Amino acid sequence: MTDAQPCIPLSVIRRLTKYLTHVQGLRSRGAEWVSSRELADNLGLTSSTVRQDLSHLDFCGTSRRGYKTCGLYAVLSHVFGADIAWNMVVVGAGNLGRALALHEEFQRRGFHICGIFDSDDRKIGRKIGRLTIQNVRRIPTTIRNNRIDVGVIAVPASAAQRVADLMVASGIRGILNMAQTHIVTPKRVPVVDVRIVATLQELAHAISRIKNKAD
Amino acid sequence: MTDAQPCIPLSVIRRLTKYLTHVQGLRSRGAEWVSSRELADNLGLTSSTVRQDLSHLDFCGTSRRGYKTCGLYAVLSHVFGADIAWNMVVVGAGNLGRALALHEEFQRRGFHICGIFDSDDRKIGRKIGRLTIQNVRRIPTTIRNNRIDVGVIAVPASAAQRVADLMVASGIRGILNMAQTHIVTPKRVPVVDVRIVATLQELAHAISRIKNKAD
DNA sequence: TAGATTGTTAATCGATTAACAATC
DNA sequence: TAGATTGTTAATCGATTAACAATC
Repeated sequence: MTDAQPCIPLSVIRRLTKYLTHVQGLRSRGAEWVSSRELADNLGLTSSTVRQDLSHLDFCGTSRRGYKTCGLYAVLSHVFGADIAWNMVVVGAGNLGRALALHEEFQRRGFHICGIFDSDDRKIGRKIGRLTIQNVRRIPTTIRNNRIDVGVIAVPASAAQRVADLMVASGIRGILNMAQTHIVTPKRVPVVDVRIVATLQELAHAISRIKNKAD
Repeated sequence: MTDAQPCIPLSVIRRLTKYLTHVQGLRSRGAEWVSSRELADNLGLTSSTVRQDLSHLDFCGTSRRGYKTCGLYAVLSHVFGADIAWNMVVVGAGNLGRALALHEEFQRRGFHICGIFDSDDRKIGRKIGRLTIQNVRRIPTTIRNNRIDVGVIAVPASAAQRVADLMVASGIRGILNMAQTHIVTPKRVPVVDVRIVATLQELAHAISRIKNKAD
């Protein structure tokens, strides 16, 4: 089986995740059809953008009706591997690492956390939900033996690159970086960043601009 | 005092947060100067982009030397209100809400969490760090009396819009949305999203594409 | 001085929007 | 049928990159 769409632009991919979430909700509420206009209105986009985006998929809408929610859901799920089980490890058992390990949303979406690690001896051995915090030295064997796909970096910025290097050397396939720093990997290992503080700063900037207008 | 730069594009703003973090690190390591090339190499950009971005700031570099780290840090801090204290409340005392309330990085960057709320009676009254979980009914008075700037939404998607409406009605200035859904607000109240699951899905897609190449 | 790096202009590239024929 | 909505093309818009004169 080959994918009909060899390369979907990243800007489109990011919106496709929104469609996936929204269509999942529509389906659970029993909606059979959805139009590009409805999707656009609910997600703050234009209907033109939605149609343009969906045209990248191996899936067609119907004139005068829109898109079948079940078909759209299926094809979007496939694009994002939501029909696959992904194995993850979390490195860093601080507040963020703990929250991720306990967050049920991940399990529900097919992302399974198989291990959590820390370098602090006082934390090693403690339990977080059903998981036991392990020594970071055990990362390589865990990644290799359990066919781990994704490594989550939830350590301070100063340790992030070292952890990434270790993950890469151990055969990780992709990295989710929650540390406030840029990480370098070989091209074969994609990295995505979740930058919470940066997002807050972006918000602070936006708020300041509003204020300035009012002055 | 007026800002010389009336409007910096969002794409630039997002990179400016990266420069801010990196320059902060450089300064703490005692570096006095940084060039556009050095910034670019460390953050995965081109030097052209860096110079273009920094030209939006009320700050000039020096030929043959680059940019003074202390000046660059000062002007970037100002753009993102890092020199201001921001007051926040967190709504939702689940794993994510707890993690945010305990995360020290926020305090350090000037984002102070002044309250945490939940609608679950069993959680109300419990402590998270120095904060006590309060009933969501107390959100409006808290926002008003404590001059809260930012509301963090850490509730399930189904409750997110309702919480946002309440925050807006109570005079919040901006919203950080951690829920997996699109939120609508009046234009005067900016919203930024932290979409962790969507980011993971983006990563899953990227990994799948690599795999396909190898096949 | 010679040479490295900025700031800026112009060129390229990509993303979004508008428009409309095709269609059910 | 009439009319709503898709899929797609072309136009617009914005972002990135290349190039280079100015400069210290």
